[in-house]
Amino acid sequence: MEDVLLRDGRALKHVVVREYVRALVGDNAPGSPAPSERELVHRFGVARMTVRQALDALVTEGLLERIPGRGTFVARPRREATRINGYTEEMTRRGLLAESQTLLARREQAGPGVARALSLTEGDAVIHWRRLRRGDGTPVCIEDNYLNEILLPGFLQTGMPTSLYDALARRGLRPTWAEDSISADTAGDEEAALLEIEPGTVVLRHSRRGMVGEKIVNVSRSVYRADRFTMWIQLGSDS
Amino acid sequence: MEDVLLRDGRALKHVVVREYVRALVGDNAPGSPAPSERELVHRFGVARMTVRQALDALVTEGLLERIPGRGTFVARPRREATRINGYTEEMTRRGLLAESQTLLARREQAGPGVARALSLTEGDAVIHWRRLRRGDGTPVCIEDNYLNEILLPGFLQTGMPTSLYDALARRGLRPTWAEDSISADTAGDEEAALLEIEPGTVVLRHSRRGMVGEKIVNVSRSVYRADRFTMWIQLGSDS
DNA sequence: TAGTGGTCTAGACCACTAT
DNA sequence: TAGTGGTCTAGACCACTAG
Repeated sequence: MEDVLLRDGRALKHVVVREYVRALVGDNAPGSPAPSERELVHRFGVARMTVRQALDALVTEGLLERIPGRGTFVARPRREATRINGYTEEMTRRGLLAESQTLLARREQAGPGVARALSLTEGDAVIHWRRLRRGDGTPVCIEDNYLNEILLPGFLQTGMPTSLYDALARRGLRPTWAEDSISADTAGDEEAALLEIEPGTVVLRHSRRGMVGEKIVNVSRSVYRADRFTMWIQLGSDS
Repeated sequence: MEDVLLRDGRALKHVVVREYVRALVGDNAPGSPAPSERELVHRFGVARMTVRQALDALVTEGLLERIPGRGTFVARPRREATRINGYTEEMTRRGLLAESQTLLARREQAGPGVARALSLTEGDAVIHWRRLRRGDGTPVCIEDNYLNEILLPGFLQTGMPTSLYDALARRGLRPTWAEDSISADTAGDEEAALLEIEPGTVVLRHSRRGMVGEKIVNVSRSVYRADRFTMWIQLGSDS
C-alpha cells in the first residue's frame, strides 16, 4: 500500500513536496496555515501543477483543507470508522492492564465451521490459538483464534506475541475490515470455570472474521463475562 | 455535498468530462474499459490535465481504476463501512417482516442520563418514543428513543413513521455516524412481559448515540431477546 | 512499435478574501 | 490591491503493456 515512489533513484517531485508539507504541518493544530502553493513553487523550483498534485493528495487524505481566496490549512481531523482492534488494544484504550494466558497454540485440521469461515476446505491446516484474557487481573474473556496457516508460515515457531494484531501487522496482514457478530448467551461449564463465574451466567459472545483485501486472515470466537465487559463501537465517519 | 459547479453559466470543463465519463461507464461491469485520456482530449478539445482532473475525481470516488500502460477501467465496487441502520432496515435486510407497536410517544423533560447523552441540560425538552418491535410476528426488541426536540420541531405532530431513520433522513438528520455500546444482561420484569420471556432470561442490550456532523440527533436504548437476535456488524472498509 | 497512464513544465485568467 | 486557491492550456519525456 505504501508509496515507495522513487524512480531510478530520483525522488518524485510531488512526493518530495508532499512529504515536506506533511512533516512541516504534521502536528500543527487544525486551522494552522500550510505554505501557499506559490511559496512551495519557489521553494522547490517546480511547477504549480506539481505542487497542487502534492497538496491534492494531502487534501484527499484529510490532512489539509483548502479555502479559496484564503489559503490552505490543517484540517480538523475527520472522524473515522472504528479501527479494527484486538483485545489488547481495546483494554489498553480503556486504561486497563491487559494480560493474556495461552491455553492452547497448535496446528490443527480445520473443522467444518472454521473451514467455512476461513474459506478453506475441511481438513486444511489452521493455527488454533486459545487464550484466557484478563483485565486488571480478573478473567474477562476466552478467545479462540483460527488463522489460515498458508498466510502465516512459521507463525507458531516465531514466538507468540501478546497482541495478535501487532504480529499480523508486522506481516502486512492486519485486518483492514471485519465482519462481526455479537450475541448474548449463558456460559457453559468449561467457560464458566475459566472465567471464574457460575455456569449459566450471562456472557457476551463475539465472532469476527478479519480480512485484508480479499484475504481472510483470521476468525475469532470470544466469550466475555457480561459483568466485566461492554462492547463499544463507532460506526460510520464524517465527510 | 453535490458539486453544482457552473460558473457564470459556463460549465466547468472537468465537470463536463467527469459526468460524461460517469454516464458512459455508469453501469458497466468492473473491468470494462473507460475512454483513454487522449481520446477524451480529442473529443472535448481540452488539455490532458483537464481530463486527468476529471478522471482523478472518479478514481478517488472509487468508480474508476487506472492501470499504467493498459488504460482506465471500471473499478470493482469498494466495500464500505456498515451503514448506520435502524431496526426496520436491519430486519428487512435479513428478510424478516419488521413490525412496530408504539408504546409511548410524548414530550418529556430529559433526565440526567438522557441529558448527558444528548448534550442537553437536565429538564430540557426531549421526545421519548418507546416501541415494541416484532420480527415475523414474535417480539424481538424494546426500543426507547430519545430525540432532541430542538432539532425536530413538530415531530410528534407530523405523524410517527414506521422507520425513525427514514423520518430523520427527510429532515436531513439521518445519522452518518454513531457510537454504540453492546452488552449482555438479564431481562427485568416489565421487559420480560413485553418480550414474552421469563424474567431473568438473557438479553442483549444496545445503546446508540446517532450523530450527523457535530449534532447529536438521537439516543436509543434497546433490549433484544437473545434467542431472536444476533447483532451483525461490518467494520472498516477497503480503500 | 503504438498506445497507455505518470510525471512535469511555464505559463494564463478567474473569483474570492483580506487589508 | 495583493495574495490565495480554482481552472485550463499545449506541450514534453518517461515506463510500461500489448500486438
